[in-house]
Amino acid sequence: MTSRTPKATAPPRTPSSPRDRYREQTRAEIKQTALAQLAEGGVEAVALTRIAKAMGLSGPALYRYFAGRDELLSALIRDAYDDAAAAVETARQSCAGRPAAVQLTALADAFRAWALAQPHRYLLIAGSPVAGYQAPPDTVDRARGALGPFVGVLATSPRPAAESGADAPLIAEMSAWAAATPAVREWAARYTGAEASPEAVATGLAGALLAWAQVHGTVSLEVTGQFTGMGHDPAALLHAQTEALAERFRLARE
Amino acid sequence: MTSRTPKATAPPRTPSSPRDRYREQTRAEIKQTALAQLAEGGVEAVALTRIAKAMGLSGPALYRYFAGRDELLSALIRDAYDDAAAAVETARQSCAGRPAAVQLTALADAFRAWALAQPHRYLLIAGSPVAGYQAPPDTVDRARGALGPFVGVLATSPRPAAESGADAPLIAEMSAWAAATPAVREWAARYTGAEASPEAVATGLAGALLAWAQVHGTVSLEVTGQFTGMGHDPAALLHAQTEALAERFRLARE
DNA sequence: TGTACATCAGTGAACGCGCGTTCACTGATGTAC
DNA sequence: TGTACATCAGTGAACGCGCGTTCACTGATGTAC
Repeated sequence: MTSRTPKATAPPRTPSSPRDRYREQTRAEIKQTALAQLAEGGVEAVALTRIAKAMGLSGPALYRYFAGRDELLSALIRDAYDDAAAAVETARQSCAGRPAAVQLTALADAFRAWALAQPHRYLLIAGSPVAGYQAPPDTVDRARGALGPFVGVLATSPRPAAESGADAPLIAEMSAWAAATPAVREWAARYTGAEASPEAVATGLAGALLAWAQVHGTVSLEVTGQFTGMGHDPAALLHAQTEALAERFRLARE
Repeated sequence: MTSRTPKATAPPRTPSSPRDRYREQTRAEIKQTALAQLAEGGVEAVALTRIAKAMGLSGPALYRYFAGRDELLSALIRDAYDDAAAAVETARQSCAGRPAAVQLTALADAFRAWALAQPHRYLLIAGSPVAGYQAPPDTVDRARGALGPFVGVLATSPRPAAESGADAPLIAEMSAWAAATPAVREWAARYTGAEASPEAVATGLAGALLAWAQVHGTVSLEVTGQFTGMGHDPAALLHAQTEALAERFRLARE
């Protein structure tokens, strides 16, 4: 590493300096152009050379802003995770105080709406892993971003849902996981409230996992077009899932 | 199109002729080599030039067997759909006569096992659509292949599950779809039996759709590694889904 | 059984393409004294 | 306020690479009479 190496990875020291502001602006424009290519032709269509051309720059100029193609993809993936999580979080705040069953449907609908509005970004984080791309460690945590609000909603179950039997093993696993991992307890507490009992938290985690799998499954089939030729409204399918889950976890309806 | 054009798309007229048998064998070897590359580096790693090299052939030789890269991909996708459907169908036959709830879990487990055994093939049909690739019309029907056995199992619900309310809209949609589309009725009848009532068929279709979304969601999250760092057994999550669905559709347990 | 012909598998050279990335550089912008 | 220097954005040429696909061809295998 000589001193000529561009400091693509180094964070700006003074974020408000005019040069750094310009820098951030260009970075954003690069990502935006990349997203346009992603929308058109998928991940493989995201090419530094073409991004540069679209922006009226020469190819090597982009190396001032990203160390390479992988770092650009990492940024896009990070953004997508955060954006999806923000969409769900916004929905949670808009329906705070309403019955839990209503909140569950609202969260699921918010996630679906986000995915349908930008299928390419959804597929970037939920579809096939990008070939030859190694996810940085911090994206592992980020992937759980959209899950938090679901934990909060499903932890409100008045009685432990475990008594039905089917969910007991899963709840037990979540209970052990939360007990063993302080970071998970903290994270869950942000959504359940600090006063929630360990049982409620474990129930919330298990329910969120079930909800996540159901919502992701439904939305993913819809986004990838696998419902083509089938006579149903995808929204009705999603609602059947959330309704049943609400019933199963005895979420408040009124 | 001159007469020199290779008849890559034309089916062999006499499948038992020695030349045609050799031809089929080479076609199979090409696909097998392509699958190895798919497993290593994803769809983008499937390249005619490299397949040829791996087989000890020159690149253009492959054009005797496939009209181009897209046709090869189509063949791989078709095979994957058929193979997945066969895995589920085999499971159905092995557990015929057992309680419906048991069958549902067996089908789900079979699908999961198939996907885990060959994640790349699963992602080929269930992950992000291949960029720039246009699916031939016949794959749309093939995509429903693994769904049939689920229809059969879930149509055995003794009472219409619609009474719970949550599933009523979906069942109504399936009912209308089956009523309007003879091909769907025929297809469903292969699994429900011809004597099944329209209500049972509609219930089976709705249940199968729910099961499909749940299984796909769970398996897809597992295959793409999104459960990394979470303290649960993916199989337990899948079983919680099928158990609850069996309860909801009142499937026989004994 | 032999001969003439048609079919087919496979080759090697060549096409144009776009890609990620490195390198040495120019000129503009900011900073320290 | 002016001057000397450091930092940074961006350029143009070049690298090697692998890709899909076309083309005119050679030689082996099958087929009709």
